[in-house]
Amino acid sequence: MSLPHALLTSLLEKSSSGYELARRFERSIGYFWKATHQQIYRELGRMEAQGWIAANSADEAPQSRKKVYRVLDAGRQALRDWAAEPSDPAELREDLMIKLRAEAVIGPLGLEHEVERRHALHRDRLAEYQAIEARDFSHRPLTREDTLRHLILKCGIRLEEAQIAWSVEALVTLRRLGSVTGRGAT
Amino acid sequence: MSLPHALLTSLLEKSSSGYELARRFERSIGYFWKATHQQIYRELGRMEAQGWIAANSADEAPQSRKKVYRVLDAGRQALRDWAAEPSDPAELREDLMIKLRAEAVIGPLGLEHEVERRHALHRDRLAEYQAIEARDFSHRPLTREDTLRHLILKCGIRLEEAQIAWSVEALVTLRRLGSVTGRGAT
DNA sequence: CCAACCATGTAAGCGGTTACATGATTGG
DNA sequence: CCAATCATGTAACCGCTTACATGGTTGG
Repeated sequence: MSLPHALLTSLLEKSSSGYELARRFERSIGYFWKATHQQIYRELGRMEAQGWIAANSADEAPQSRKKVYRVLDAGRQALRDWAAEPSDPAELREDLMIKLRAEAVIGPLGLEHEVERRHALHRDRLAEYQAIEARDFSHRPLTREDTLRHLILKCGIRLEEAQIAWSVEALVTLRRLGSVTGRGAT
Repeated sequence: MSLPHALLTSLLEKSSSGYELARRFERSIGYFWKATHQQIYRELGRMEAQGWIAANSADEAPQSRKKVYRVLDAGRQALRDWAAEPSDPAELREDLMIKLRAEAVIGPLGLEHEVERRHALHRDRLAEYQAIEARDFSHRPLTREDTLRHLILKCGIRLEEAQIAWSVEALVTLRRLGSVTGRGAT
């Protein structure tokens, strides 16, 4: 579980309210880590209780309920400690792989449409990533920070490319099998 | 949630006890869907209550507690229905991406070792997949079933290859940044 | 003034993880 | 006989998802 550390990182980039974090987790960070506002508020509460972050509610802007959190030294250190311990790669749980396996046992199930959908989806996502790349990382020289952020994006790009290539192959295979089953040795 | 459907598929391939399913989910199916024996037993209980599967405990082999489940027509149909509805690709939640982002903000964190670890891990996994490929899918012609199973494996292979290529790139980048930070303009 | 958005929260339920517990079977 | 493995379960906890609820702020 590393949502708190994702939040710490995001807060270090910019002190924010829970609401702002929630919106940011639908965009940039959300590309590789999703979180709803409920998760975020709860986690912010815990982190505040733990002394990792602090809010400036009545402090400097008492006119609204908005609570802007900032990272304390303890939070900074917690993030450092967490980064130092090894973590395993994310496990994939792909529904589609189960469906393909089911197709092998009780097919045909008409999975072509599903694979087409995913092909389009990954193609769109790749285009989105490439647009970000052109917009944010095409100038030289890149700062240290931008180089690292670019690295993250490139991981996403490589994975989308792999998914697209596989989708194409899967589609060809499914169509070949489908046409064989459809007519065949009657 | 598709654990029940993964179990249905596995049971269609071969009627089994919960224990046998648990072991299979550590191997072949486990490559893209993990499940512990507790999850499996609970889910089997629910599916039996729902009339998707049935056990032959006192039926033909009353000598042991072993319950071998088989899929009923209702279960077969439930699997078919589930396969027909669209499902989104798995969301990735990569700790390492957060760590890289943290590295950008409060680095250096010494992530080289972490990336090296993952490089080795993905390389090993790829080798494992390729061994399976050579053992099970190198003969021609492949049956319809084997063609589909091969397709699943090839998805895993492509993703591992992408991860390996990215790891190499990330390692080069991190070392370059590290050496610059280490000496630099002192 | 009203709609849209900002902003924060509670509550219920489910899936997944870990720990604990029990007993039967099998092979050395 | 004893250890390893087979085989099935209960219990507690935690994170995530969804639904519901509340009230402030801002702009047309």
